[in-house]
Amino acid sequence: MGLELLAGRRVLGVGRRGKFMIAPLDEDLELILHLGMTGSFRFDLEDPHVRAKLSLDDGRTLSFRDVRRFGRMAVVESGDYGGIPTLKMLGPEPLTDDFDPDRFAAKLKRTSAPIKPYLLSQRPVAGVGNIYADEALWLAWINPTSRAVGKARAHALHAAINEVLGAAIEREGTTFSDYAMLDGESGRNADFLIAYGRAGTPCPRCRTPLRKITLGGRGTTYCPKCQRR
DNA sequence: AGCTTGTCCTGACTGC
DNA sequence: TGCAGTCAGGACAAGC
Repeated sequence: MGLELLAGRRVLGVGRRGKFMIAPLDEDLELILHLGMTGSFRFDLEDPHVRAKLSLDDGRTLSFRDVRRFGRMAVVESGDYGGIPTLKMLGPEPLTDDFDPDRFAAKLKRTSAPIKPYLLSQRPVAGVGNIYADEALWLAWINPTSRAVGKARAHALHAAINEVLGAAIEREGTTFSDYAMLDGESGRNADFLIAYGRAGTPCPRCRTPLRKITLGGRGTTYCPKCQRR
């Protein structure tokens, strides 16, 4: 399976699972796209960081801009995700009935990893990255290093994930530098973040300065008082 | 099997 | 001003 299979294919639609875009193609193929950290698509964009161009049959070009080159693109047979392990093991979609509080709690009970890296694995729920993991854990009063999240706290975290993602989507996402809407407009959620990127500022609940640690190789900000272990 | 760590890459920012 | 060091929204491969 290679990208050369893309030439001449008809794009039947564009869907999404977690942070993966999935475009069904004719010939029972799928185009899988991941933006990585800094990827974006824009029509007819000319830019030094444009890494790929998809020529469409209406004459337009869809440019893939990807500064850090962490983005990925692949053509696979429909549903054949063996070469894309995170997609293969991807958890249920948040903000849908598939994301069930009891099943979520059962998964958290089964793992021995700290809760935050486990969330970032995409296995308990799809689509939660570093920003929203910090925000949801703060909202649910859960320490990011906790390896024992019981049922009640799992249910609180389930609700917090839906709340944090739902609010961010309403504000069209969180922009620091690269992330943008198709028209280039920034998302407005960055101004509403409570934990992520706000180490040293007072916790809105208890006024304790938020603390930053490294956990699973990722920057992690939390309140040492109301997210106590 | 699943957790943990290091790596991919460029750019922006900090501190000397 | 210049340069080295650090950090950044993600996923994967290779350790154990």
